[in-house]
Amino acid sequence: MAETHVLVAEIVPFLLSRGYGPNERAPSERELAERFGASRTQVREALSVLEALRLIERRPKSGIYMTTESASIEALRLYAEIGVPLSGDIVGEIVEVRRIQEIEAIRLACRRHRQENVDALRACLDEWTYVLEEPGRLAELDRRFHTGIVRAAQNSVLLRLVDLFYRMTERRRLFYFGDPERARQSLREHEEILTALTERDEERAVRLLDKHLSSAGRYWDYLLNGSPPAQTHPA
Amino acid sequence: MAETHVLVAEIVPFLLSRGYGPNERAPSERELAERFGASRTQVREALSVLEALRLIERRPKSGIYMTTESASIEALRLYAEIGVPLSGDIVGEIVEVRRIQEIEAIRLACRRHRQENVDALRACLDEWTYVLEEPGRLAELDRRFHTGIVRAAQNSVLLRLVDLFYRMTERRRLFYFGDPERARQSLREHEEILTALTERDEERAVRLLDKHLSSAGRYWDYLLNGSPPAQTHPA
DNA sequence: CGCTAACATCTGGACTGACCAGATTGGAAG
DNA sequence: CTTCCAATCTGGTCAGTCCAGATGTTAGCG
Repeated sequence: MAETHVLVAEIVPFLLSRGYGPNERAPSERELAERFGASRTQVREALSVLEALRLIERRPKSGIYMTTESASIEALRLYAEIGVPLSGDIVGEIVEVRRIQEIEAIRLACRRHRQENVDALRACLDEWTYVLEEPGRLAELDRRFHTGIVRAAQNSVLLRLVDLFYRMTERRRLFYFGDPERARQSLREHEEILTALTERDEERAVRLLDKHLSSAGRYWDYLLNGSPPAQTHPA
Repeated sequence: MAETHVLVAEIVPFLLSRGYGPNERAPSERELAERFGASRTQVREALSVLEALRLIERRPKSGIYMTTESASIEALRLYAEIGVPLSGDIVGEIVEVRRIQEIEAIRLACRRHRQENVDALRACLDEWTYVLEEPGRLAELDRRFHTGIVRAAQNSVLLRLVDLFYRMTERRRLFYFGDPERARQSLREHEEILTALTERDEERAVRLLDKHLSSAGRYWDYLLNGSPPAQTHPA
């Protein structure tokens, strides 16, 4: 009945909502199993995932303890995926880090990009105009464009990081592209960025990308202030 | 007999060494269980961890498939933890990303740091001289110093990232601090960096940190070239 | 009353065997 | 050679059991 993935999505909010503080002992495996109507086997699989993400610590023969503040970045992706609301502070920090990563990535990309990278980015933008009414496709293309820049930076580790951040913010981008006008504006800015990148004009590319990211970032703030802040959890 | 953690450490190298390519089907749970002398329960727990790290994909009723290139950054930490050799390319990329993160972090730290942050860093360096002969303690203090800078940047997301990179390179730092002379040199550089940070002299702090990281980075290359390259896996 | 030692209970770790239903595959029928 | 169907394989899930160390409670002693 309860796929492991689903169980994780139920247990995490439960642990967060109960306000189990750092180093506090959570309910036992057996109790969690009963509470969520799953077998202990399933609970243990779910917990092993949470442990891998450093959200909990399992002490043999003792219990399950909430982790102080050593949770992995992947935990934030999990939160986003299962819909745990993030505090405005965290969202702001995510935007800031994302900006740092992408700015440095485009710097490297200007120096290292190859023809194939430019071609891939070009293909993204060519397809763009045909899917202006499809938020899902747009979010996908946007991800491909931005990660395409990072790919051009020829650093797979940086690519993984940026990719992770896009996974984190997938839902928000889906909202963002709900408005075709915003999609058109994004396309214009992407075109400018691609031109600068192709010409290896580092400073201009950085300036354009920075502006592009700032506008998107502002929109996120708006989303957060516009909708009820909801119950947020410190991450 | 087979702790889950240990099982993971056995299964990962196995899957990598067998050269199971992307989208290729790995041995079944039952076969893995037999091969490693563990129960299917344990194998499933281990696999759920690998799935959370996007190293594999489990398709119900079908099989276990190797992931193309979407593995999480946490996977790299896992590799480092269980001793999977990383290619020189990957190590270089890690060093590059780490540099980007820490440089930007110290910029932010110069603008945002509070007295408590400086105090914490001061405490690190004060303790340093007393443990010059203890590589373990030095590696720990080094981590505390560098993450302390990021903490001063007041961005918990960036902190998690840098922390992750330090987890990745723990072994290397242990080697590095095997030589007390290198420890002393590190201390001198840390002192200079802390001074610049305290005076909020952003450009000087960046310059000093950059130099500091470069010297360490060079040493990593040396380590890699000095010791047999071993069998490396593309990550 | 306070402290300690012994005991009953709880907890995570691990294993076994079984059942389910969809995916896969190999062989029989056309 | 193609089509189709049944045996087999695979991951998903569950119930029950055993183990040994951690925990907490209680009884006894000073």
